[in-house]
Amino acid sequence: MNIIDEIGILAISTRLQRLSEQLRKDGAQIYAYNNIDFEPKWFPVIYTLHVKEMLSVVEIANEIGYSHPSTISLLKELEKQKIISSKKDKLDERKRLIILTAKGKELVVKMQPVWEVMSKALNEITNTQNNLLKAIEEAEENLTRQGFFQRALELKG
Amino acid sequence: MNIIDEIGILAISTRLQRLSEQLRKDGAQIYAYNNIDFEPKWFPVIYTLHVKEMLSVVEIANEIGYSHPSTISLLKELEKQKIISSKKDKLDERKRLIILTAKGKELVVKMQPVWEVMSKALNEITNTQNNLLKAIEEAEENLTRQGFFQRALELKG
DNA sequence: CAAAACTACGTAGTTGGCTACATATATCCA
DNA sequence: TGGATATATGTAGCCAACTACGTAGTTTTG
Repeated sequence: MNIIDEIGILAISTRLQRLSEQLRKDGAQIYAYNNIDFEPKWFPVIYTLHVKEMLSVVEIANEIGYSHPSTISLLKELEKQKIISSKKDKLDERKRLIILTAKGKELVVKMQPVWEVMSKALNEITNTQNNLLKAIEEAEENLTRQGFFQRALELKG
Repeated sequence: MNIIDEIGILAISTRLQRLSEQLRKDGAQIYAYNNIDFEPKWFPVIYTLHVKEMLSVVEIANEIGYSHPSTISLLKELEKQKIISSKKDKLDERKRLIILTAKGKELVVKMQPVWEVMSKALNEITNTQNNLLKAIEEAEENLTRQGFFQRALELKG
């Protein structure tokens, strides 16, 4: 039993990160094993474009919950892989509109069964007595109502 | 409502990381607000040393669940801050034994009330219908029994 | 309708974790 | 007991997120 497990709550940020990293790495392995040239971090962008078809850079960033510079670097990778393409918005010349290429759309089709298996496996792992996904959602909701910092302020009085 | 929230499980790694980052940042703000020169990432090391008094580098790494190089870089920072000090183990010259300095011990005392408030606030946030900390523990346990990759293999058949 | 404010995108540089590799010491076993 | 193996530490460099800042185009407003 290590200490971090004992003190729990104060190191929760550390533990969230550790778990995230573990799942990410295994996810990468699963794609590799299935001969799919795909990285877990691309999933949010690809899936978003699969559903919404065409979006600007900042719109994607908002959808996936990343900063826009992070999103730009993801998009660069995906463009290099020819999974997405982009063009300037004629109505608003500041915007760059992103869509999946034919290759990108094929990739989505190819990945569907893998995603299904991954979903099942992840559910096995996370759908326990305390459902991890729901716990995350509930925590996020609480944070939206009032942030960690604000709560600490009030508790201190 | 953004897409990542809808697809949930497949982006769980992303969401864990996002939540972790959010809590870490607010944590830093709380220390700053209380005029304590301390970073959230130092917590696991400091707390470990507070409890165990004297440990080697690798022992600390194991306790906090980090790789030893990451631990070394944390220790370097803490040594620079004069929060910890270290000496060679006379019985095993490979080892470097780490302890809290007087300043480090004072810091722990000073931080106790802040930690208490933080614990309470974190409990408000995470102790919902599905307790986040317990959900993490349960997921980690499941992963120990069988990894994500192995599960996906078996489900695929 | 021009100046101010705002929005979209991009680049540069930081951060906090990691793996891979190198070296020194300790332990084990033929 | 000395050569192979294992362990402890350290360095270098990678990676994927971030913030801060700059530029260009759009919208608002006095």
